[in-house]
Amino acid sequence: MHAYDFRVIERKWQAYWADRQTFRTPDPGEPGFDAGRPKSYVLDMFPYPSGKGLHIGHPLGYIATDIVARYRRMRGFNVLHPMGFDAFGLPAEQFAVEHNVHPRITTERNIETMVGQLKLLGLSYDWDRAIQTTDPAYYRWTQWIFLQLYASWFDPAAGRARPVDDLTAELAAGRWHVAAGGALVLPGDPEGRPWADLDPAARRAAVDGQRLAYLAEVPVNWCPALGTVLANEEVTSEGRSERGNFPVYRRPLRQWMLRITAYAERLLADLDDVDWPEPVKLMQRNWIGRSTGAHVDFPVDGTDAVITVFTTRPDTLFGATYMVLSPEHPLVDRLTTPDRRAEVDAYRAAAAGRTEIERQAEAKVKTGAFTGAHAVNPASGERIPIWIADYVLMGYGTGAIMAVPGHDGRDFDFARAFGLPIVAVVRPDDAWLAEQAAVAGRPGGLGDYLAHIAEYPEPFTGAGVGVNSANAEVSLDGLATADAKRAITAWLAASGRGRAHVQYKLRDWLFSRQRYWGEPFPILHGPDGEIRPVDAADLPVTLPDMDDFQPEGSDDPDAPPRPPFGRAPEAWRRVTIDGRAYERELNTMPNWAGSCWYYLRFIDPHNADALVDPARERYWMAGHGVDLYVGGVEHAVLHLLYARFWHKVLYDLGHVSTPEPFGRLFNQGYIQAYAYTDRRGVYVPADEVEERDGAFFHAGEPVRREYGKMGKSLKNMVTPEDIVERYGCDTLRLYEMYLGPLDASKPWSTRDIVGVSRFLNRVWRAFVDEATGDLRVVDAPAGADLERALHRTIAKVTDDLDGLRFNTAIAALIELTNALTALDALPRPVAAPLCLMLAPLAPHLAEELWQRLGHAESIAYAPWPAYDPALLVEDAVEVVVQVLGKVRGRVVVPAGFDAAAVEAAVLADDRIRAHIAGRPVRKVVVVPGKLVNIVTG
RNA sequence: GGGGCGGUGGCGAAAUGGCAGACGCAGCGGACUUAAAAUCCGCUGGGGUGAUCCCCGUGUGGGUUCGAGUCCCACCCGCCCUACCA
Repeated sequence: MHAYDFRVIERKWQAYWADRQTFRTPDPGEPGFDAGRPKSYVLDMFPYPSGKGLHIGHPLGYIATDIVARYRRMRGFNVLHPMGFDAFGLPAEQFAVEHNVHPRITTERNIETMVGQLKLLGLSYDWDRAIQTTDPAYYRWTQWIFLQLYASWFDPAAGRARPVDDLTAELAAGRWHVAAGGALVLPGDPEGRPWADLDPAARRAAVDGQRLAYLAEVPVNWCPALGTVLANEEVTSEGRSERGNFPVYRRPLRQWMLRITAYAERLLADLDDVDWPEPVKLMQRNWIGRSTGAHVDFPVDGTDAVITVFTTRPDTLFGATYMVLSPEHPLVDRLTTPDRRAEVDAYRAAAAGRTEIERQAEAKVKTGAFTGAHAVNPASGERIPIWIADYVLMGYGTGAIMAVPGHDGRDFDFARAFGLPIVAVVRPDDAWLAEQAAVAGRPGGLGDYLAHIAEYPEPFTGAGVGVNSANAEVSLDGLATADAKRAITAWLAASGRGRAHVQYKLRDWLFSRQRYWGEPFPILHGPDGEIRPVDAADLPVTLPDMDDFQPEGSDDPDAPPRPPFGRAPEAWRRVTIDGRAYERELNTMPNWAGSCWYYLRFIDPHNADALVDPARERYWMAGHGVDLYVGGVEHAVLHLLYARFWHKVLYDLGHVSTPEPFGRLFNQGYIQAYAYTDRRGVYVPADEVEERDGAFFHAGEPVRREYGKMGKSLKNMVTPEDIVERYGCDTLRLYEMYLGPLDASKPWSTRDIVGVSRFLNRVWRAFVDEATGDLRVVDAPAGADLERALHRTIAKVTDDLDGLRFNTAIAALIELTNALTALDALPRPVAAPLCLMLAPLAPHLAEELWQRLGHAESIAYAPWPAYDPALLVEDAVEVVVQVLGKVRGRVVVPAGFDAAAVEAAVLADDRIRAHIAGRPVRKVVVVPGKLVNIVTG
């Protein structure tokens, strides 16, 4: 027998590639490097080495990038296609705690399993470049980048990061003054004080306050059950931890922060320069959340305190009838009058004790408390009450608002709940007025609206025309909202009562975690609060050896954080330098840190002197950085935003050559699967379920079908090993790609695999006589039709692979192969291109057939077949003929016929004439080579 | 509440505004076989019809166009993101 034996073939070629190092990629300057070729960096989002192993859905993107990498090698590119592991993180730590094994051991074991599974798929990674974020040789550079962040500040004038030493020099030279809050201001600013007037502590605070990595006492998401704080992005909208779904509480803690907000504008603007899916760009834009408006200062009546608010609607300032502070606002204590003290304190305590989920549930009902204090509306001069309410968040803007109940839904609800005055300062359009009046059962008209705004069901929040908005110096009456905004902002600025402001939703990145299994900070704490970065030469700061690395979880929301490093050996914790005793930073970095820059390390993974060699970085990142980055949408915001931020800092400091890391991003869809539950609601093994007449049965009992993720718990998991064993890896690769478009989610169906399996068998039989094992290939030209079909296929497959449309590329190859089955022998001019086109998709089979065609070298670097455009044009074309848009016949005309000739030929056709049925022909639309539409009267 | 993506045969899916359903699965019929598997050939959206041909058909209702699965408007359904962001 000489049938297609995928087991033998796949084992043979995987061994061949490994032995010959077929996919080892030489770098610039190395032997074998060809500078004459263009480069292509094809990257997967590297995985977390989970203990559960891969199921059939995980490698979807890896197969796709492998096809692209192989295709581009054949197109003459130098291709960088690496793989590694994002191995720090909570699951490994939790598993380690449960099973009392060191996370390093479980991590190593998981990686080994995963590498084995990946190698089974015949992926053409350069495995010499494999990296693990947990390797001290790797996280040494993660720590090094942190030191760069610590030693840098964001120069607002230059719009980029610069070394902190430059800042000190500029302060000393008087270029900047320092305002009360530590902000840098220009020398003319009345708030600023010159460097010379500052004492050493103030100077240090001023500089530390500008660093891109800084310590701050901030309200954080404290998760007692996990024993750690979490980033906003790790907390669900229900106010629970994304991992484990435990309650999360807000409380102030001193933590490391990264100043990503300094880059908000550039992170937003540079999205225009990358080729990414529009939804991902949109998610990032929303996350950054830029809004323009103004800061407005409200003096507090009877004190010298000023409450500054941010508003996007300064044009409604005359309608601000009260103010609201967040319950956590620092001025609340000072403002509250003695008679309101008890109520305010009770409200604040209740707000602090509520979890996010509870606040969420009560969001529809407005609650609050009056402080007893009043502010003065700077435009109207009115005395307005100051309230606190938890609908105002401390984390956004200034933590205080001016409430304009006439033109804001939340303020409107609040004002109605507490009987606060509502006035109209924007005139709505007539349609809105009429509609709302009808709903309210009011007579309608502008006069009624202005007099009885509180009786209307909802406030007008759109753009209109100003009314009731004038004082002695400025009038917004009659101005359209956009003009009114400009006018009032100009007046605020001129009179010193406010200024234009751009506000971002993006917050600084909370960078501390109370965990063991993460990168230690390269930071030492001195006895007097001194912060001393570890000398770069002393990196890495390795993880301490510990037997008990368990985070201390608690049910008590008030329990203090106890990082595991607090129990590390003295010898690790205490460091003496020049006679001064330091204690190491006890927190670790979040597990996003390692994935922020791994794509750079792949370029130069073994470099002991730099995170990446500049010449290699310039070569592989040339153009727009990574040329194709494939991964799931779940990383749309966090990973991709953090990595862009780090990259921009490294760019500003001259360590990388491009402003953006990932020039092109593609999100692969998910492979989902059916799962089945029996009468008790228990999952039954999906592969034992039978379908009969549209219903589903397990062991004779009816079961209910669900659709969702693949996994052990749903008993619907299919592993790559299962499929490779039964059908071979080439079939698996082909099937995953044939399932549908790469970016779509689609259901797995093991039953359908036979289709592509049959296809590969047909390819085999086209090349090899199964009875004799002889090659069926002959050195004879292909017939004209077959030649034409071949060239059409090459054109189609080339175009489809360029566009990542693997499903239709495979369909085209199936069609071509189906045309070969009737042939007695396979002409070599068809056999070779078919083999080449198959090589990226089903590389093992292609290698085997290529070798049998007589080639001594691997097909991996053989040139991609070209097509002859002349052969894509038919001699004669069949033109569809429509009468009044309905297909009524077909006419074959020579390809060269012009519109008039086609029209004449069509109108001469008897059957078409019959359909025209003597009616006058009003118009004839001719689409050359395609279609004719006859419009009759 | 706001935003995004999608809805095409029994199933997965194709289709630069130009023959809807390529290709595959499943199904039906046939060839080969003692038989089965494998393989090969044919049919396969629905309805009517002797052939032939006709009518209907891309979630629903409108619109633009000689012509709409594709573009526009409104609505229904599903999935995803986001959510008191001032």
